[in-house]
Amino acid sequence: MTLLIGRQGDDELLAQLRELLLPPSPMTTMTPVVKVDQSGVIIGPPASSRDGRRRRRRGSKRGGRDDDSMSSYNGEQQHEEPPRHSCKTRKMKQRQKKMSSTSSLVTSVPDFDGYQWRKYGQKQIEGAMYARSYYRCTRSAEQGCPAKRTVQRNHDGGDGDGTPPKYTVVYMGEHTCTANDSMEAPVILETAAAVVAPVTSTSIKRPQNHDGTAPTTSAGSCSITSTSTATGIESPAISDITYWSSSSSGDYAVDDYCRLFGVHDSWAPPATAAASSLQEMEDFTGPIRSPVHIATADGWTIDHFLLQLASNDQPVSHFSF
DNA sequence: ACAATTTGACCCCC
DNA sequence: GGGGGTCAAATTGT
Repeated sequence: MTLLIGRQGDDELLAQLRELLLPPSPMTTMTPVVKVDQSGVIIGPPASSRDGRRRRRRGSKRGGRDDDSMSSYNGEQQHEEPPRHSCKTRKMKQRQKKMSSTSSLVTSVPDFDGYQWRKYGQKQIEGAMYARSYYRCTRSAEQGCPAKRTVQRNHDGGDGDGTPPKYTVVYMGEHTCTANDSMEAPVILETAAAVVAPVTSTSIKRPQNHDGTAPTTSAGSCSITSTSTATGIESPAISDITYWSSSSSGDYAVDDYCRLFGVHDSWAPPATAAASSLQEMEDFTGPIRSPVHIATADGWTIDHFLLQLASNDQPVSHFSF
């Protein structure tokens, strides 16, 4: 597919770009993602699912904590704990159900999906080089949103070879949380936190490899900074753009976006929080705080960026997918 | 103090 | 029995 960017109307251009680059919503409004996951299983569009496992640890050294926020993540969980013997078959069905309602994508910036996630587990997967992280919607506790996702870094990329690391993100379940809580902002995440708080060099925590070599961070490599632009306006980093596969032909990753836009690894110094989280995202062994939509202070949006691309003599003139 | 993450144990399914 | 997913106390961060 090739999209030629001419000097058409901005609206039309933006519409095209949005359609190509900004899938509406990962879980609620996006078109179903059909993809083959790592195990070769065709993953269908997201459907309602619910992981209904509810049980008290048995023989754990830790005691139960019924008032814990996590314990009510499911909405149903506030109810009584069913006896183990009575819930077993139900759990089985629920697990099976869960597995049939997933969607996945490959991205370099797994954080960028427009939702807030809370990490509830991490596990080293057999045969996988990196641990898999488990997240659930932060609204799961308050609104019983069943949406979950797992993020796992792929083997290839990001190993110092200059390519950003890629992550396989698998979404399970649909978001039932209210839109204004999690999706009010556009899909584009403007980590441009940099804009929110101009960062001095002393506070920059640029993501870098543990060995201190050239950083190949997920977001850093895809930052769009003031590379630009004839206007002299410092555009914020659009560091988190997730491209959802919308066809069976393959996956579109963020670095594709960056490449297409002629974006280089010009890390825009983000605010410390964003930077640190991105850094920690590197290997998924540290805290991962989904940045979610951070509105830029100057109101910069992807629209502005795209408009600039269109209005200025940007090197990029077409997309090829 | 509160919230989020870490991490090892637990549970279920294959 | 082992792998994957989840729980929840402990830990860490704000």
